[in-house]
Amino acid sequence: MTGPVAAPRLDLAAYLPYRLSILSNTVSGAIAAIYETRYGLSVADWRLMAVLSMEPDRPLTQKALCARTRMDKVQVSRAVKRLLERGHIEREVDNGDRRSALLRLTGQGRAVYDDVAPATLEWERELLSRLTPAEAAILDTVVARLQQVADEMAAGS
Amino acid sequence: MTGPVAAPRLDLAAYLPYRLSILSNTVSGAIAAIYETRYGLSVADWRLMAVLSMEPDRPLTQKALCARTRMDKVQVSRAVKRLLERGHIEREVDNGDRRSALLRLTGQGRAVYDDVAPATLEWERELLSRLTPAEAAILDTVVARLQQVADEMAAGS
DNA sequence: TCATAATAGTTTCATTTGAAACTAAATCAA
DNA sequence: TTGATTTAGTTTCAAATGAAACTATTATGA
Repeated sequence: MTGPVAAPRLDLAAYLPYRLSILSNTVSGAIAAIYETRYGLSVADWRLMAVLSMEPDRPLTQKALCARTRMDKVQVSRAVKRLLERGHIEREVDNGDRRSALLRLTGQGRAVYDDVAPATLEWERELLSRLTPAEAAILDTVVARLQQVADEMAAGS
Repeated sequence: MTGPVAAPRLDLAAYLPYRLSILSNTVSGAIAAIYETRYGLSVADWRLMAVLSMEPDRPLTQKALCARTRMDKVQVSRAVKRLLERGHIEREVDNGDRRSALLRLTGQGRAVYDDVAPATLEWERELLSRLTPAEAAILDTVVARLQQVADEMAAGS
């Protein structure tokens, strides 16, 4: 006779989803501290600025920012509002589609970005430099593969 | 003459902290969907239950739960309250230190855990099964090393 | 021993967040 | 056309969160 079966032990410290969450929070937190303390920017704010910095000559709509950052439109709307208030970005109605506006960094926003970005990139560089080159290379591959697989599984395949 | 220097480009899609964040959210979200839809449990709730399930004979204080889950005491206090209300855990004052109480899963909580845990573990197993064994092994090592390094750097070394 | 400090956990209050409803402009279909 | 639908972005409102203040108990030290 077989009764209900106890679930196998879930050892949180060995459980990948949990480990990824802790790791991501540790890393993001350390980096966020840089731009939060210097300029009072949130993670959302910073991500928009980073994306807008990439191609200064191609201003983006909020929709494009959603796609590039994987943030939802409410988060983006709020971050845009904050960045406009602080003069870090500027907006110009898109005459092709008057529901949208094209957003770009202002000179001031660019200056803030140029002040903060090196420290954040340096943090990443330092982190990776403490892995062996082989480890770093595989990390890159595996994170990409995991993301792909997780996306597939989340979509249900 | 040298003016201010533009920061190097930060390509968000290639930036490790950002990639880890997206990956962690994708994975956690997919798994959280399992216990959220079945039992209305939050991530915090689930983590406490998972830890309490590990050593059923050794009930834990909230402080111990904080340490094991890396959650802060307010999060833990609130999750404990919800789990008590729903009858998933029970509490008994610790006579060694009457500020604390010892917490354990109830039979009902154990049943919920046993119902949900296999699906979450299966999700992880399936995810890892889509990596090569070599990739999976290195992932394990590298996540551990990155966490260690990130902790060191966050502490400032 | 008695006052002070430290610890476990809770509550309060202001802020943040998310979902859903909403506005305005663009697209589609008859 | 013009009425219905979709899309871009905003606002609202309730729930979640975090920091700081608070309660109760234990530990410390003069």
